[in-house]
Amino acid sequence: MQEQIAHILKHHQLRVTACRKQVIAVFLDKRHAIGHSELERQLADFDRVTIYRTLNTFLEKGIVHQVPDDVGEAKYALCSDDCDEHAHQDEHVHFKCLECNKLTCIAEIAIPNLTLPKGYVMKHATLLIKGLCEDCGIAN
Amino acid sequence: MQEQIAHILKHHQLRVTACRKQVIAVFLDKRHAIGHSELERQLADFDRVTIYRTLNTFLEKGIVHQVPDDVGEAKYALCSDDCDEHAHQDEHVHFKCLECNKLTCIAEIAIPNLTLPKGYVMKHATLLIKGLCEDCGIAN
DNA sequence: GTTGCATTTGCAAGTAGGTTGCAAATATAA
DNA sequence: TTATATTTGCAACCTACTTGCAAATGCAAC
Repeated sequence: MQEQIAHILKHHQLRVTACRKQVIAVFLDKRHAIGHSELERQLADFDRVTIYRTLNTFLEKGIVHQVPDDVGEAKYALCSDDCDEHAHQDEHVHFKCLECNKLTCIAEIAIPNLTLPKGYVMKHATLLIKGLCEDCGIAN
Repeated sequence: MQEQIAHILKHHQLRVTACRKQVIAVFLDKRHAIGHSELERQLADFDRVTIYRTLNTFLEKGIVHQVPDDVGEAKYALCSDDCDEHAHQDEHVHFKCLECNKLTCIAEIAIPNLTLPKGYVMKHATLLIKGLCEDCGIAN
């Protein structure tokens, strides 16, 4: 586990520090998208600013990608192995559960092709679906 | 024009006030989605807080709907006539131009049907496309 | 038109998310 | 082990947004 984490950091030309290791550990542990506030709760020993900078660094280097959400806070999820600072593979669907509020990536579903009105050029698309997740849907 | 604006307000059981009239006028004038900062610039006579409250009231009453954006600020656009506080008709595609940064609703395109993994229930979906708009696409 | 009352507004203050500058601490390469 | 470039913590700041309260205003009933 610690080996895996150190490898991720080195692979992206980053120094292996305590804060970075613990942030990655949280991402590996939880499987949903995570925002700054959740990290701050888990990682009480580190300064707010350090966590913000860690997230920005990871975003730049392609360790995490940003997940669209409609609350104020930015959310992030681990990228797949083949992402780096040059190319992201995050054109998949994101799902937010209205019951437990967890945001997850659904890698299985690609964003469908769309024909835009004349004159429009599409570069990128994000699709956020809201509803009930696996766990909460069964209960209802 | 002033008649039309007063009608919109009365139709939603709202008092006709100077601030509300001017906010609606801005929405009718610009055709893209608008955030608080743009309104504050146009409507220098009103307090920031009043503009925030006006936007929230309009959202509740179904005069505007929220448009997904990835910057910090919330953006809003006028609803179609048949929206009210009970039912919104905003399941259309939203487009953000990477050149001029304008956010617009593309009513012509509906969000395509998607099959979610087993156990997931879809209630609502928002699709944000980024690229070049009509005006900026031609130039490039 | 005047009055009465509920609604709306402006102001002051507060909260949350996020950034910047700088000096001290630390990871890594030599 | 040392030199240095990177990272961290702290203080301070910024923007987006909210809340409480008293003063102002819209509107309906007279």
